[in-house]
Amino acid sequence: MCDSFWQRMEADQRGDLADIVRAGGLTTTPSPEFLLTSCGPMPSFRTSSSSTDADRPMNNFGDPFANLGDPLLNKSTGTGFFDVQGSATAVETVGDLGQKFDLIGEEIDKQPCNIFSRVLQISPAGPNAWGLSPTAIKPSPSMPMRHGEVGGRVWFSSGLQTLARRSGKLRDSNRCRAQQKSTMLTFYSIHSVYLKLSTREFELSLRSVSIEIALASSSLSSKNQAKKVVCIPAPAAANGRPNGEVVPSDLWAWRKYGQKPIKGSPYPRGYYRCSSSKGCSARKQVERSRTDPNMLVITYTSEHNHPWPTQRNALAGSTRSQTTKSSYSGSNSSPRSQKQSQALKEATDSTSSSNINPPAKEEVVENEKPIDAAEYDEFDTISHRGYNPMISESSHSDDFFADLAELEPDPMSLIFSKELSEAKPDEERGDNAMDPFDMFGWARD
DNA sequence: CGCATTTGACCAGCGC
DNA sequence: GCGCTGGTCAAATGCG
Ligand SMILES: [Zn+2]
Repeated sequence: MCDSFWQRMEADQRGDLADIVRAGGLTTTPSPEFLLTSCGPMPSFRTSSSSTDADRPMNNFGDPFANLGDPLLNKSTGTGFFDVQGSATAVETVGDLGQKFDLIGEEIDKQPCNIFSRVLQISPAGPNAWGLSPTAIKPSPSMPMRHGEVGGRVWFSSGLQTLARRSGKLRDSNRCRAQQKSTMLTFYSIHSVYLKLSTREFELSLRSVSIEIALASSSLSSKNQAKKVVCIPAPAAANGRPNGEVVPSDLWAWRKYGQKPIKGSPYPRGYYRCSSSKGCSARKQVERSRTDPNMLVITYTSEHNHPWPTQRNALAGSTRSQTTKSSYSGSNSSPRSQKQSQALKEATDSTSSSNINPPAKEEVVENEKPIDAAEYDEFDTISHRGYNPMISESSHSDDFFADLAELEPDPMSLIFSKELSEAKPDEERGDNAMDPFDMFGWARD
């Protein structure tokens, strides 16, 4: 049952880490490994890919998970299939630092479409234009996690994964006070790589592929608790579908008990607890991906101590669309401006905005350079183009779930998948959308 | 009227 | 010890 799919976080000295499961997302995505090396404070940058041939079909190189092995075992092999046809056109530093940030990608299988190859192909508009020079991104034959490096192994298309290795601190520790315990989280989202280190974060978005990696400070999750992070496309988010549903249902009944703005993110985080059973300590946190507002990052904590509710009251956290009230409870922290509040609000409440684009205008991100609107627009455009709900990954889903099963059965994933299909009934949905329930011969209700 | 959401207040852990 | 931040509480509010 429930406890079966909880990943135990081990609180090693590195910190705690939740494993990640990508529940939504990519179609056939590549799964190269790459290493992120930080040479300084966390910059925020992203690579955008031009999407000229954007909507091109994914390659059907094989199953992305096929050779992945168990990510939890730090297996170093993985297939790296990138269907990315569009070439990256920009790598920008949106962070507040001009520090160098090396991204070393490794193309395991030497696939022609390796994302990094592509990145390398692109010619920068100018070193200045990009905080990251093309050379900063280079393929790496091996994937050494050297001292001072921050990063880990990532399987782009893997359904779930944890980071292989982590170093204890950043290379440039003097400037980078973020020598957190290297807690690292990785998420899979559609179009971005999102790195969060301590209080700083940076992101890298790739067309058609996205990952979120979060390096969290040890304080981020200091409990030796079971946690599971799921990244799913936010229903209706950028779709312009005002269905008011932001948090997809997952069969469990949740009751929202709090919401807080998250430092470093323009989007607030909603806190939910299981409402179907009094003694149940299951909880979940829902927040929008900063890089891709279309993605929701859901973190589950604790397990249910009861069977699934016969009828789901689902729609937790989304049944109601608020009218404007404003003013976030920033706790002791500085109160937010009305504007920000609104922005934040919209972040989670897709109801209030069909287009969440220029989100929050980053005023929220202290210490970080705001991302200009244009950038965001571009990003969004790209995102949408490359958007491909994982649901369409039917041919791979088997493996995907198989992988999940390897770790532990994870009904949640299925659920999300299902939601996905429900959430995007039309256009976005892949032709071969799969129904996890049917797939497993489960009854839908 | 019951229940879910909202939201400011609280609280705890951590870094400085 | 203070301030920041994440997480939770609970009174108020609103919806069905
Ligand atoms: Zn429960």
